[in-house]
Amino acid sequence: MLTTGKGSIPLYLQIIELLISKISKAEWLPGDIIPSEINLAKELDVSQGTVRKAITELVENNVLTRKQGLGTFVSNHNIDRALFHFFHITDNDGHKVLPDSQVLNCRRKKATKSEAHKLKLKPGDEVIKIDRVRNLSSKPTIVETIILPEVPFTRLGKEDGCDLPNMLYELYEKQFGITIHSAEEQIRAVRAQKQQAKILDIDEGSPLLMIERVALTLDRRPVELRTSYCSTTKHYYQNTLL
Amino acid sequence: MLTTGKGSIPLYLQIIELLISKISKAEWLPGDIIPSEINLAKELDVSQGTVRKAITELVENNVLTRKQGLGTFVSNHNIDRALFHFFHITDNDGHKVLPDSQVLNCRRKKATKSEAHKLKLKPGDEVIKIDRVRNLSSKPTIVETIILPEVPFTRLGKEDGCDLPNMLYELYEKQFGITIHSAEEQIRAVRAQKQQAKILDIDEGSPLLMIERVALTLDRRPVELRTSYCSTTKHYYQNTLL
DNA sequence: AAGTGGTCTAGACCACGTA
DNA sequence: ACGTGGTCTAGACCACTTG
Repeated sequence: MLTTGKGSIPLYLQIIELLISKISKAEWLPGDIIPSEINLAKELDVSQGTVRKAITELVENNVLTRKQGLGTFVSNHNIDRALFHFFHITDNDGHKVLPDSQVLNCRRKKATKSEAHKLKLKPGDEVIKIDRVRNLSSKPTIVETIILPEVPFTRLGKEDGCDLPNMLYELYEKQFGITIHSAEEQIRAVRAQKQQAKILDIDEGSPLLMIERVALTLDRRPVELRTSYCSTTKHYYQNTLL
Repeated sequence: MLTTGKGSIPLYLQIIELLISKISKAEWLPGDIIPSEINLAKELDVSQGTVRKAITELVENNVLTRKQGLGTFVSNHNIDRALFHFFHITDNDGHKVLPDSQVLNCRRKKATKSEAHKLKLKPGDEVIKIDRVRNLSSKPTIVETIILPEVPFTRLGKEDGCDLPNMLYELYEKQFGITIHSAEEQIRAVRAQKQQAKILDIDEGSPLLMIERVALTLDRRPVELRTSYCSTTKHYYQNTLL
């Protein structure tokens, strides 16, 4: 299973790959407990310290979660985490406010060149396009467009129509076994278009924060494209640089 | 020096505090090599593994830097790091471009209430205010205002007038022994004011990205306030969420 | 009491950079 | 050749959670 000897890849790195593959292949699901450090060590014929080092690194990457006295678990990317890691808008006092969402539109279309490129699809491949508006403190504040590849999201928005939940990443995980693990955002200031202005109840041409996000899985495959237009009079985008 | 026994703070955490204090007190300076893991272990009467664990955590926080075969060093927050950690503007292709800067103004004034609050000063305390414009790819793209507390920056902008270098964080470290370690940013979209528009050669009222930053030292004291207005037609703010 | 993660040790050997 | 950090081991004991 693991290779040792001079010049070979360190054991703990091999173990990391092994654990990641178990999760990527859905052999272990989010929320599942994984074997104890001691048992993994026996199984892989390494010392506990080596297994521990591998697990530590995955815990730091939010892939696994340790609970003392209980065990180690595949991370559940629940509401708290989604809000903490993937929602950076706060009110002017710096407080995070839970958004609610209202779907305006949900339909199939062919990917544009740019969309195909960003999602690593072939141009012309089918995608799902969702338009929605999000309220913060009961005021419409964000309008956004979400692009998903038809595969593997085929089932989405068919039986249940446009009745989508607020926290989509939870849906991706529970319904499609896709865990969003990281994302890249590009942020610009732009003028509100007529329709956006109408929805957000602001003047046409008002400045809006445009956030283009590509969301990635654990194995760095892009699976969601999201463009958000956010009014920043009563809110701002909060970023911490460490 | 270190306390052991039941219920006491873990050794490696005590060692982390010890190392941080050596750096905060300027006993070890940026760029300095620190004693080897083995020597530190002997000195503190713990095992190498425990020292190693402490150092590992500081390396992850960018406080120390390890070089195999050489030793462990207090991190130098040089141009590369400043650019990597604290400069998030890229051109539309996603490439980081080195900005150059031109100081417009540099003077003393009393802190506003908000400035005093953010810098943890008393209202009315003296601050230094620097206005400058930054060029990206030879085009004026960012206008920004920097607010620094008089203490300990008293010397700044006196002998050398307004002849300030491009990378201020390097100056803070070398001239004032202040290492910027982390920062909080608040980002909004706003309309360009008349004067900003003139400097950036855009229309008044054009959307600009406003970035308000509070920069913190290793011990989390706020030491710089920076408000940047950035034109985002040819550039964007890049953020990675892990 | 049993099982889990969390800390710590003492020592081995490898990989790397300098001299 | 030497000293550094990097990996790995085998085992001890502590802290926490559950039965």
